[in-house]
Amino acid sequence: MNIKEVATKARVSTATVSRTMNGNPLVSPKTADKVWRAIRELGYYPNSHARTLVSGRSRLLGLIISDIANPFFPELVKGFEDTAIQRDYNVMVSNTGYDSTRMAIAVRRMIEHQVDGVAIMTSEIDRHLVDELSKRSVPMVFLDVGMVKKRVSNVCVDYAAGIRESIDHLHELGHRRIAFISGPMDLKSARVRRKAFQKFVEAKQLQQDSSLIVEGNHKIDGGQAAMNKLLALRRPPTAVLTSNDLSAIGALRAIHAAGLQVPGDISLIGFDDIELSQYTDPPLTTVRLSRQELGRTAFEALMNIIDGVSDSGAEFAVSTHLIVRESTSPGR
Amino acid sequence: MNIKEVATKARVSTATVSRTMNGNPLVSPKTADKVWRAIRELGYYPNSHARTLVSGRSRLLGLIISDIANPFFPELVKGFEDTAIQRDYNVMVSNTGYDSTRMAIAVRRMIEHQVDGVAIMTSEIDRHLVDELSKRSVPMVFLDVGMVKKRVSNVCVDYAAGIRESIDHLHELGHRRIAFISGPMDLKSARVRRKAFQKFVEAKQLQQDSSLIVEGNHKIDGGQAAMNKLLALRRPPTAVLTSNDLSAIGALRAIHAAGLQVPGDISLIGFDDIELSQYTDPPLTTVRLSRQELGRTAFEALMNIIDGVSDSGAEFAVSTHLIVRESTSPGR
DNA sequence: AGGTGACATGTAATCGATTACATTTTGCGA
DNA sequence: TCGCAAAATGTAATCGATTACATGTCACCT
Repeated sequence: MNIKEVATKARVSTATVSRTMNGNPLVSPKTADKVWRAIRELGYYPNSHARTLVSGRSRLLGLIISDIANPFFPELVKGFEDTAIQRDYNVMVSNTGYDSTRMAIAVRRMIEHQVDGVAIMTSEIDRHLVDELSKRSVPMVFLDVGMVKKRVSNVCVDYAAGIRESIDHLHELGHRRIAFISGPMDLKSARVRRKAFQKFVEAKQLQQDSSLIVEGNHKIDGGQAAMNKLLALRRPPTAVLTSNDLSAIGALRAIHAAGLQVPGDISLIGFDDIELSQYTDPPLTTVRLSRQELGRTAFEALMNIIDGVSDSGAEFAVSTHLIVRESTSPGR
Repeated sequence: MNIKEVATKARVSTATVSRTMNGNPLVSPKTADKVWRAIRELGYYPNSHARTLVSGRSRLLGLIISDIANPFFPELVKGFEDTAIQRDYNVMVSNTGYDSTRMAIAVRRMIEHQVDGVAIMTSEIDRHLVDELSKRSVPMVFLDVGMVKKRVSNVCVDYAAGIRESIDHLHELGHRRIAFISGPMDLKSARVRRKAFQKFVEAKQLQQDSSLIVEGNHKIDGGQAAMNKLLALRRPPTAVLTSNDLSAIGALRAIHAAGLQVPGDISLIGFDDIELSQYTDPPLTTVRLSRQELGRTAFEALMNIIDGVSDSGAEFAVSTHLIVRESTSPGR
């Protein structure tokens, strides 16, 4: 079943069939009708590989993420994919599993499939692999790596906005001794969040104390360990901000394990607003980062390069804001 | 950058390059060496579309799911994809968003991309679309739809195993009046679960009462509404089984809202073991259904057809078992 | 030395679309 | 009615690999 059969059945040439399918206005309505009828009657679907081969455009985008089972990503994928489908693009998703070998495989596959662009939404990025894509001038978009150049854009999350809101919120509630459980320091976005925390704590003239900033790992166990350190302090904080929700959930466990209450004894604010955070006990006050919007924005960023709107690459921002639930209350 | 350039650089023909890349043993080691060197030096990656076009095999599998943001799916996708990558296959994931138009689009894209097989893991399936795939003899695998025929396999979850365990568990704890919050009755898997519940309740000679079976919708609100109905009964149950975890979480809310305790007043068992269920308050006793295994099995099922191991299609089972956490305890 | 078979390599057709260019048809004005 | 531009359609080259078939090379045996 190929274009030739359709052409034969419609009594036209393959060129006309192709033109009809692609909405070329040169085809007369009468002919177009014949062609569509033939297509329908034969149940013909064009072969995308043949199409790509000759046209050089695959209408396929790569989306590289760390781990689809990490609750951060599914929504991002959804935002990206939904938008892509609407614009008649396909998406090839690849998990790296935080493993650079898999990352290399993913990039190789993207190139082999002639993707029209790649969104690399992992935190770790491999300079070498990026070069491989650059060499072929594949449009790219990154998440939070401040590298904008020819055909490379960047979506960056305005972490600071949400963190400022959080601190304002806690400040209003009367908290003055606020701790921060950070993410792993080799992660740029984690560094940005910590820096924002420091900046606003300073701005509000709250108590600054280096022991109030503890490093976690953006996972539950790390949050738990970090919180235990904070609880062991001579003067523990009355409120804790965390670098992501998973850390906050770990902290929550540590607090409960210590026989204390949230928010009664300690107020707690997460970051990301993963689905889970509305079901914790108590429901977590957290900073929402719309992953769907992130996905959508990444897609648009790619499209801007692909459609030649801006060949130079640009910076896109996605904002964050505080969602107040029940893990915060006035301090004692 | 194509095979011809490599051939020129290595001073061999394109056929030899192709043979080398595909590990054809006819190529002498010396020549192979030259070719690999040229490939490396040029940074050559083969064009998968050209490859697919001539060979007819795309090494691409379709995976159609309802909604990647539904916590049931990410792990399934992961299991499927990880296995696929290992076997050098690519995966094209499509969300239908429970919408038949999107489902049609997904199928169309799969066909246009000449996928070597499709795993359709949605609950709703469209007879017509399946025919479209059948017509092209694309291998398929479904989830829980008992349809096995030529080139169509089926992965089915042994829901009954976990439900039997649940009822045994509750029975041992002394519960005799056990309710069931079902899923929507137009969903086959939901019907299967309910039927299993009825069967084992009967087997254990527990109290049977049609008002103890309430229909939910596999979402939180439905579970909540259903639980409220149960609480309004003259004699409410002492334990409740639910058709999925989301329903259980809804039920949990309803119980708390009524000022009752879990498991003190009512024991509760979920189904699926989504990540969330270990973080509820109390952590949910639930039936684990390994989504990763489901994904892996779906992949293997497809491979069996593709590799011609069994052209006729087969039935694959994935089992379930009870995970006891803290939402169950002896009845009063 | 010549013949034979095994091994190695090359030539060119092929997959199914798109599209530049060529050709035919149509409509309209003179 | 004829001429000519515009519109419609057709012909064939092309994309980049695979692979059937053709050809070439070499070692070894008689």
